[in-house]
Amino acid sequence: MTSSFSPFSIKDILNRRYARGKSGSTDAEELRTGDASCILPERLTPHPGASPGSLRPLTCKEEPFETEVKQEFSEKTDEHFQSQTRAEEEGHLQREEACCCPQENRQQRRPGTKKRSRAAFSHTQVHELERRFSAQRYLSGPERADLAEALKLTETQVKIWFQNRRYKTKRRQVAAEVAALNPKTVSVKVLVRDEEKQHQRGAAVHLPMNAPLYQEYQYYPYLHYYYQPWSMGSMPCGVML
DNA sequence: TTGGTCAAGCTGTTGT
DNA sequence: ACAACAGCTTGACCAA
Repeated sequence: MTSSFSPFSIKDILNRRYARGKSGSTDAEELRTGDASCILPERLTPHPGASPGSLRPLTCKEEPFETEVKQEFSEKTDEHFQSQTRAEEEGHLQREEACCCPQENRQQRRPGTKKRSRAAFSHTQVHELERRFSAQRYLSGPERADLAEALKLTETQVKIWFQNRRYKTKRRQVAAEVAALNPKTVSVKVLVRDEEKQHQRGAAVHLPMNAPLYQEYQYYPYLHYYYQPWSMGSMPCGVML
């Protein structure tokens, strides 16, 4: 059967993934076996000298999707890495508890206010998550379990990370498109002044928000359905008037 | 102090 | 009923 793989279909993405997983090893397996040279295997080894000070990983630079991982990790130094890998050394276990307890020692919490935990994933964990995300934006259950085990995270953490990552990608893409579409000046005067002609020359009517933002947003194929009445023919804004 | 980032929480929707 | 999702918010943390 000829494969009609579509990046728009979650099912296709997962099927494609599984097809590969059956014939070869999964990323998680590669991680465990150390067979994945492409994922910086040297960094999978816990660093004995890692400082227990900071749990927070390096901030991910929010680059366009295709390049961000490469750029981020090619620019990081071993020095950075050493200070960021404590979680690996400690197996990144009990994240929920561990991530907040050290802070409790530094900061007194108001009685009655429950401190919310916020795990900070290690450099390697984020790297592998990003790498996996670049390959596939949705994980199946087994894939998620595999990845979680390999990264010493919970499945929930992996699931939430992918959710947040998809949403972050979407936000940035939408923002970028809005920025590209949004004119510097917005003319609305002609819409409210009856005594003037509605279509004066030079009185441009901009409707930036009904622009087909979904167009290049490959993760939400159903947006086409929702936006259909306004998006026929991928019209630029204003054309519908 | 403030604003950005991010993991996690919350709510509603969808599919099985 | 349950799980996974999107969308959005919250709270912790950090840097400027």
